[in-house]
Amino acid sequence: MAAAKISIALDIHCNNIPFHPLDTKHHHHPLHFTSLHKLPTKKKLTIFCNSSKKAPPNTAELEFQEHKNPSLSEQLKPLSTIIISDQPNQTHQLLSKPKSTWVNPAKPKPAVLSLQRHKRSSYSYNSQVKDLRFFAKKVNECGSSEESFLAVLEEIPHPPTRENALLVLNSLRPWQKTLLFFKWVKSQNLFPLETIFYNVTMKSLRFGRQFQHIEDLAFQMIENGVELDNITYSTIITCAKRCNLFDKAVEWFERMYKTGLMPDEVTYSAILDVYAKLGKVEEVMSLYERGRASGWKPDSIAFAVLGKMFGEAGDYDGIRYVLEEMKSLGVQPNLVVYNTLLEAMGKAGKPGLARSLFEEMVDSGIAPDEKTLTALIKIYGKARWARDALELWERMRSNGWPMDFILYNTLLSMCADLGLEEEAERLFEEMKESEKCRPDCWSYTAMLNIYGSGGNVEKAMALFKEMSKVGVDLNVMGCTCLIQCLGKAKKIDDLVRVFETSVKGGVKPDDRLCGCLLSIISYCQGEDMNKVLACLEQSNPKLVAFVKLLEEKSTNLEDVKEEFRVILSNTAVEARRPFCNCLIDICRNRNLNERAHELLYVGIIYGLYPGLHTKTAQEWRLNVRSLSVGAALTAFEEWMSSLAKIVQRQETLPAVFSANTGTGTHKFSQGLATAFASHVEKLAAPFQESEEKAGFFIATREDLVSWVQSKGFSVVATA
DNA sequence: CTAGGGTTAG
Repeated sequence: MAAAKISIALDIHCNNIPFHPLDTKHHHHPLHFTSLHKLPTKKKLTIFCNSSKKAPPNTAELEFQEHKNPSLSEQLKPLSTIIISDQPNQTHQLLSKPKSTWVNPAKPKPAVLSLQRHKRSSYSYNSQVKDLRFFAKKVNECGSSEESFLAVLEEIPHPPTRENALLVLNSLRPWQKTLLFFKWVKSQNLFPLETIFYNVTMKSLRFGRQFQHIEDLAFQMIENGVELDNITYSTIITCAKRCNLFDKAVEWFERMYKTGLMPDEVTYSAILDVYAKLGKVEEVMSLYERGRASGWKPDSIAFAVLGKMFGEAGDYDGIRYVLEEMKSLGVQPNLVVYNTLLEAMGKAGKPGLARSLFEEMVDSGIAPDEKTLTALIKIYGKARWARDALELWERMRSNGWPMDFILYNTLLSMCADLGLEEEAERLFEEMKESEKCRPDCWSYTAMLNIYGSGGNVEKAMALFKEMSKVGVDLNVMGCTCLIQCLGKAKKIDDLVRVFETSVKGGVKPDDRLCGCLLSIISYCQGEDMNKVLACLEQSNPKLVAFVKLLEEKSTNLEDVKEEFRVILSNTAVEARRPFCNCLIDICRNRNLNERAHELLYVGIIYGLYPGLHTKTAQEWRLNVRSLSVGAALTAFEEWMSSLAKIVQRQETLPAVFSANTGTGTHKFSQGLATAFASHVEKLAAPFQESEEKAGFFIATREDLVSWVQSKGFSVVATA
């Protein structure tokens, strides 16, 4: 009963104050499940079931939690179970259950946004427009001091009436000038400054990313009783967003509801984007659903926001959801939506679907622009789809599709990914001869990447010299490519010189560069090694200290575990496994085999090698594709010695054992398969390179068991 | 940019 009373009280309350769509305490209806069943399937788990680690509250608990804002996921939990089990009658039962006082299907869904878009006032420009524009231009170009501004103001060709002042305000470009002019008009006291004057000024301030000034103006409006409308709020929100002040954006959105103003679709998608950029998928979907429940028909911009969000999350189900929603609402994707979804497909790792989406786009009569092609070329390069990349490139030329600087550089990077040296060289020359797309540090980096991974030291060094001649600075990635190349060629003195020059030129060594130096250390000896260690010492002294620790006899497993933990927690995620791989290589090349095994063990514990070993009843598989040669061999030895123990204990074994080294899809990738083959040959292990499955080494149970028994338990020791 | 919302590079 008490719950019912609260509910009525809230209902009355809600007649006067618009609903905040994320404020669940106003929501007694279980949202909107007609479209819920189409939500991305993965997100059924992630969006709706993971926000709290507690068990889902039952209905009675929900009633008590009413003022404590039960989260959306908690409200949806009982529903999603029913939808999954596909029992509509039960859904109905749940809704009409007398105990569920918080559910009231008869009540209309509260609107969370206004379906009427704010109307712009149109006013006619008079014949003085030309003069005033010319005047505005002079203001734009005059000095930025207040004196020179006031001096130019003397020359205003027509009296600053409301319309004239607005026109000038609208034509001012630097925010400083806009603000000065706004203040000047205000000080003249010729007419009251309406909302539009603030809005126009804010817009200019937004170009200058002057959030503080915008907020100050908003407070002035409140103080002076000037109405803040949807245009004001959306300008404030998007400015906060561009300044990365997301909390401010949300704060102003909430303030808008509190004053009783309902967002229209523009403000609504602006805030949708704020939550999306914060990665708050759950909140975005909640807003989206509640908007839909209010009768909102999302447009292309809202779908672009959703598409971008799912792309950032690499969530393919989410992307499909966006496409299906558009289809069911009859919204035809425009160029921006296609571009966003293509990029999202790439991030979700779906090159084939990106390709068919692109064809669908072209078939529907939308011509791709630079961004479309950049996204697609990047996807094909990363996927190592050489044929598709080259075909698309050819199509770009024959159709005369637009190219810009970023697309040129993306093509170069794609060539680096695919090892297309000659194509890259041709393109690079074309860029040098062009007017607008002269090679920059990105272009040089791509070329250095090509020469570096191809082992072409001469050409790489020639580029390095050319860069200093034309005044293009080496960036950290270019530096890494070049150093990798010089390391492979054992040109250590050149390497040190490149490193020193780069650091002096402002390159800040990152974890990838450190990983590169570490890998060179793994295959260098003597004086060379010390020189590279000195470079690494400058960029990451802790890593060098760890390498020395590994070489100490007195170091034990616990030391390795703890010190490596400290190293890893200070290392970028993408560089952690490479670090571990290199450190294992270093140990193996220094005859510290036991230490190599310790490192592998610790690396596995820290989750650096997920999926290293997979088991089915028929087959056990060692997956070493992402391991360095030394790490792969260490893992293989580890595998064999644990197998020896299993054989001794006479436990059940599968019929087949396989090791997957991969084939190295990259033209230049080092030969893990070759190294593995020679290692198993040396050990006389019964692994045969598979003929039908490239990159796989297979052994049968019988062969392997007899080999293990013949070897005893000394696989590690004899290796 | 003629008062407000969405998309390009290791």
